[in-house]
Amino acid sequence: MAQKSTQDYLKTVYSLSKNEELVNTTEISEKLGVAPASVTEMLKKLAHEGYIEYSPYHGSTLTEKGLEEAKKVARKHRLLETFLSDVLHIGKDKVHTQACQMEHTLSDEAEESLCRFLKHPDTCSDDGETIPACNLPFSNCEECIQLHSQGLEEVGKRRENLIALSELKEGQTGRISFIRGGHNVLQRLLDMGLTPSTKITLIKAAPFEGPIQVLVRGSKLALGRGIASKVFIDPQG
Amino acid sequence: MAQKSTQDYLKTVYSLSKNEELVNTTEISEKLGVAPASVTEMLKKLAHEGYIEYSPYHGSTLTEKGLEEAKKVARKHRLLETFLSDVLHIGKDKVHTQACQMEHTLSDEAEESLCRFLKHPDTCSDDGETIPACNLPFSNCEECIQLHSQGLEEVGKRRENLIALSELKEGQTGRISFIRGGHNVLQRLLDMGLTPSTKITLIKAAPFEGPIQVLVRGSKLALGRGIASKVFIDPQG
DNA sequence: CCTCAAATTTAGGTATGCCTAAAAAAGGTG
DNA sequence: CACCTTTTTTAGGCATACCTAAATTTGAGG
Repeated sequence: MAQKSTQDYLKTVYSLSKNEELVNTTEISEKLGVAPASVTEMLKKLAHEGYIEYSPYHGSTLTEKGLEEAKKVARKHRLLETFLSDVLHIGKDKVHTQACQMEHTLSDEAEESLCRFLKHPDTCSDDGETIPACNLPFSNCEECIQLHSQGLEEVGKRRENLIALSELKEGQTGRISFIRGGHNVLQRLLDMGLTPSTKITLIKAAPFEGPIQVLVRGSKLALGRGIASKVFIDPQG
Repeated sequence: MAQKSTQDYLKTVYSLSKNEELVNTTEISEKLGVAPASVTEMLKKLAHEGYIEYSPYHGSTLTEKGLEEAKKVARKHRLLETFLSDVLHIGKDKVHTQACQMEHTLSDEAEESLCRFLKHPDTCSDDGETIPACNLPFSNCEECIQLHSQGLEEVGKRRENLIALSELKEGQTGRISFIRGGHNVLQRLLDMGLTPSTKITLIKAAPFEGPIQVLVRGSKLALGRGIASKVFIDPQG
């Protein structure tokens, strides 16, 4: 697992690269409250370690490895925020800061236990952001609950950068590999033929949180954003 | 709030000084897995900052300030262990390590919320150790529950090193200032005249977890260890 | 009370991650 | 296309917390 400062930089680049392509040094410097010169130094180090692609004077992007780490941290952060907010009822102004402190020390095992304890939430209850999917090899949350109630010992992990269907780019293709939610969600998707390992292509996403159009087994299908954010795609697939 | 490494050293000195008087450098070095030379360096720094009393070549003890910080960390550690063990059901071998990581990032506010969520436990469910009392100005846990259910905003803090009655030294005197537990415990103690602000002196503590004898308002009284560990004394009082 | 081994401290060095000030590259404007 | 401002990088330092190797102190035994 990467170090605290590495995680902070990756998280920052991740959040800043949501829209544009390259993230510039000053933005990172401001968001982290650190001098630009210090950011340059860290960027070189992170590039050397394979977390980012760094083009001097032009900006940086996350590599696959960096993206994976960033999503991991974001997941821990949002699970913690949900816990601190819904369970401990911490002052709203303190939730984010507290989660930022603890996200670096929450182990993967504790992360998954927390996820089960919170009943597999899909959005952070503090800021409403989507919680990235876990990297356990389950194709839905029911499997996770069942296996754990039977007292499972050790589960392997997938090294995949799953992307929510709602976050896919137009024209991008992948395979469904994880569905979040209980029976209802699974049933609705099954009715449309959307089951794990199905190949799917995003045709068009309507703006302003509108529905999205996908191509599945040769036929077009329209899906609401709500349900699309519960379907996770492996773009490599 | 002190830094992570400072807290680690204080916690170590605290746990090693339970029996003897002075803690020597090598013991600390072994417990922390750090070279003796590094320990010496830190001890000098901690002494300079007023956390410990450091006598070169002879050993160290905690000052009042150091003891307070150490108890604070121990409290957070044990509350976290209780949470990780009872609520998240983390692997038993990972509970301690995980708590060691998180104890430094748990804010005081989150600590208190966690204590209420766990229903004011008095011992750590991982190793059975006593959880130090909080430093909120309540004389018992009922007050804490009531005030919080009314949505209190900000409570002051006491800067006291409360000591469990069961940990008092023979002959030591102090004033009762906090009682842990619900109605039952409070009632039993009230029947014996043990209420907050009562002056109390420890006469003798029987070995092997036996009962302890105390002096209250001129008369002798015998108390079991169980209940004695729920009565917290302010030795300054 | 002298010697010697163990414990401890001093000295000198390393890696991180931050800083300021100065140099260099980018990029818009006349 | 030269200039000037903004952005970014380089250079030189600082604090923390660690290390190894070489003194130094302590304290027990002869």
